[in-house]
Order: sequence, then C-alpha cells, then structure tokens
Amino acid sequence: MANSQMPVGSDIEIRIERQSLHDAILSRLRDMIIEGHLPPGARLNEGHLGAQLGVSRTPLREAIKFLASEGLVELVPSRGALVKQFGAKEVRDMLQVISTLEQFAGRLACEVATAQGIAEIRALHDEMLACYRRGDRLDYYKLNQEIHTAIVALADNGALSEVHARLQTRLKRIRFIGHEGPEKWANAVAEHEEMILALEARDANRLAAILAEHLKRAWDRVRDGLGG
Amino acid sequence: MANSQMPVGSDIEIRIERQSLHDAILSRLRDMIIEGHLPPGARLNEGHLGAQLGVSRTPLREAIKFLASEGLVELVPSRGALVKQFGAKEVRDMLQVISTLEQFAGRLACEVATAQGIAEIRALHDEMLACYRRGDRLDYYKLNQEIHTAIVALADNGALSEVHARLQTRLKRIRFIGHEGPEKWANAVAEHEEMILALEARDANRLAAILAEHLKRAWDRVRDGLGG
DNA sequence: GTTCTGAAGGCTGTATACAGAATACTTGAT
DNA sequence: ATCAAGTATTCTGTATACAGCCTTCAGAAC
Repeated sequence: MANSQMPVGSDIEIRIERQSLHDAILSRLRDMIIEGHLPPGARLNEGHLGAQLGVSRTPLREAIKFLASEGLVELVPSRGALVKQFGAKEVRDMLQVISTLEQFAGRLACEVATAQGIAEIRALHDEMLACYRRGDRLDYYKLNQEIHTAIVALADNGALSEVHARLQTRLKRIRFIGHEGPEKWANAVAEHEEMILALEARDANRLAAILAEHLKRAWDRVRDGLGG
Repeated sequence: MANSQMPVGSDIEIRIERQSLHDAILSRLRDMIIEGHLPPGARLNEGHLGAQLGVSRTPLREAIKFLASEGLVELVPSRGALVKQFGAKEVRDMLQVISTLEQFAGRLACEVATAQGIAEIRALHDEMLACYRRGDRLDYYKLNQEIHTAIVALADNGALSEVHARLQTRLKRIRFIGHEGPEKWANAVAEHEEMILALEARDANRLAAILAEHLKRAWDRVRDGLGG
C-alpha cells in the first residue's frame, strides 16, 4: 500500500510544464467528461483519478470543486463528486437560454462589431464549409461552436461571453453525441450561411431570427437523439 | 425501518452544524466579499483567513477555487486569490445580460407560472412595500432581489435561474452601495408595482418592457454612483 | 543618493497523513 | 437460500508538512 509512489503512464506531466497544474487538471477533466471517458453519473474516485493523472489528491480536489461550480460535476456530501447528468428538460432549458443569449449577442454584434471581426467569422465559416464538404464531422462541430462563440465575442460583453461559454461547455457532451442525417446537416449549414449574411448586412432582427430558428432546430435534433 | 440510524437529539442544531464545512466556508466568504469586509482587489491570505474562520487551509482553498469559478474571486498563479473588482463597463455588461435574462424569464413566467406562484410574488412585493414605507433599506434590497429571483424561478428553467443567480451575486456588492434618493426610490417601487400587475395579467410583452426599463434605470443609478 | 544584488521571510502549491463516514463483504441465523 | 448484523475495507474530508516562488529589506557598489 505504501510503494505506489510512481504514477504510471501519466501523459499530463509532459504537457503541464507551463500551464499551472490547476489549469492542466481542469482541462484534462473537462475533456474526460466531454468525451465521455467519464460518463454521466460516474463517481470521481479521487485516488484513482489522481494516480491516472499523476497528481496528488489536493490539487485534483481543487479542480473538482472548480468544475462543480461550473456545473459539470455534482458534489454529494461524504460521497465525493459525480459527473452531472442532464435530462431532456434540462437540455432544453439550456438551449433556450443559449438561444436568448445568442439573439442578444447578435443584436449587439450588429451594432458594435468591427468589419475585421465579421471577416474573421466569415473565415471560420468558410473553414467549416470545407469540413462539411469533406465530411469531417469532428472539426465541423468544433468550428460550429467556435463560430457561435465568436459571434458572442463580437458583442464585446464579458459577462455575456462568460455565461454563454459556461452553458455551451455543458452541452458539448450532448452535441458530441448528436449525429444528424445528411439532409439535416445540410440544413444546418444553410442556416449558418444565412447567419453570416445577416451579420455582414448588420441586420439585427434577421440575425436574431435566424439564430433563434437555428437553436430551435438544434433542440429538435437533440430531442430526437434523446428519444423524447 | 431504521429508527436507530436517526440521531435522536435536536436534529436542527446538528443539521446546521453538519452543513458541510465546504458550504459553510463558502457562505462565509461570499458574505465577507459582498459586505465589503474583503474589499475589491484585496488579497486572500490563506493562513490568515483560515485562522480567522477556524479551519485549515485545505478546505479553505477548495472554497476559494469554487468562488473563482463563480467569478467573485480571481486566481493569480503563485500569488493566490484576489477579490475581483468590476469597472463600470463590466457592471453595465452584467446588467445588460441580467436584463435580457429577466425579460426572457418574464415571458416564460407569463406562460407557465401557477396562480400560486404569482400570489407568492405579490406577497413578497407587499412585504417589500412595508419595508419601503418604514424606510428599511436593507430588507428592502433583500426583498427586491428575492422578487427578481422569484420571477426568474417562475419560468421553471433551471439553467436560467442558475445563470441569473450567478450574475446577481456579483452585483450584490455593487447594489449594496447604491443609495439613491427618495424620488428615485419611489420610482423603483412604482416600477415594481407595475411589474406585478403585468405578471398577474400575464401580459408578457408589457412585463418584458417594464423589466427592461427597470434594469435600465438600475444601471443609471449605479452609473451615477460610480461617477461614470 | 540611487540602484543593483542577495538573503530572509512569508505565502502559495503540492504531497502526505490521519480520522470518520460510507460501502462492501462475510458470517451467522432463520 | 435469504436476510441481517457486524466487521473490514475503501474513500472522502481535514489537517499538517514541506518545497519552491515571490516579495521585501538590507547592504554594497556606483
């Protein structure tokens, strides 16, 4: 029991070097949750996780507390932390709030965005289109999220970006699962195209309407995936 | 089946005492920050704070990490935690987001709220009026916040409530300072009255408009206080 | 007088140790 | 065979210990 000093195969210690250990553990845990390596409802065993990551329990526990405040993890007294699981209603709730936030962000963005900022989003969009054409779902999703995040960032409202990012993080795991068929995927891409056009025209009402519709369809897709 | 498991003594005392240390420290720190006992920009000395609260550094640090994720505290590598300070823009940003969220909540509430839920808000409002009449600013503010929180709760959207609460917590410290004159106070009370009426009539558009106006005036009051 | 350097002290970051609770397991009884 | 009770083990919660970094202050050089 006493000679388990050396942790085995911890790929984290190489990457840490610069980033504070706290942040490194945080990213790692987030990834593990999002990618489903730590499934919803799973218990986070501190000893086990610590050994796996090559860190002691102290900084690990601090990272877990951080994630708990972030809403990715649930703290149960005397029983540690569980990966939070979301039901259909909770997912719908989150998407509704995200939709509200993005509509607001879109309106603000049409007012205050710089031409360069809009151009950068167009660039992301083009990149995403390339992923779509070559059927690269993973990078497509990543860029999709980046675009939504970037639109929110254009609004130049720190609180808005932060709150949006928090909700989006929680949904990453869900959307990760959602695989829609080719025709729905094409629709989503078309919506994105309209979105960019509205932004470039700085048409706030149209952009807000498209964003609302886009998020509504996202919910439909997720709901189908959750069977309800 | 298990009477012998329940502690027989005063379970209230035990429960309060048994509130996990984590939560206890958390509440304590939040209060200290909100009430200005830990002023913005102040450094949180772990040894000192731990001694003051009568706990060791370990759970204290965990609570600090939690607050960091909550946005009340800022983590500086190798230098510990500072109480986050907000400039005028950041406050405006937060109020804009809160306004957006409350408008959405108001619309939802008009749809899904139960008559009982609305009645409870009316009760809170009456109580707040009593505070206003007797010039009890502290309890007035508390009930004011409670009413806004309750309206959001009526919308029955967990993510919405949570995000709203998070932003509201950060502003507590700011609003705590804001002391407006008698006429502005009277206006705020009048707005609240209209708000309740719109809710009781389930007039979503009117409620949203009033909430938007109410939050806009809140910003005006705060801005005056910050000299911007 | 000013500035650079170095040592000392304090504080944070991480690890380890210990105590209490929860869970799992074993054993005995019905 | 099933259930219950008691024990053993595992795991969390908290405290303490130690190492490294940051800050500060004193002293020397310019």
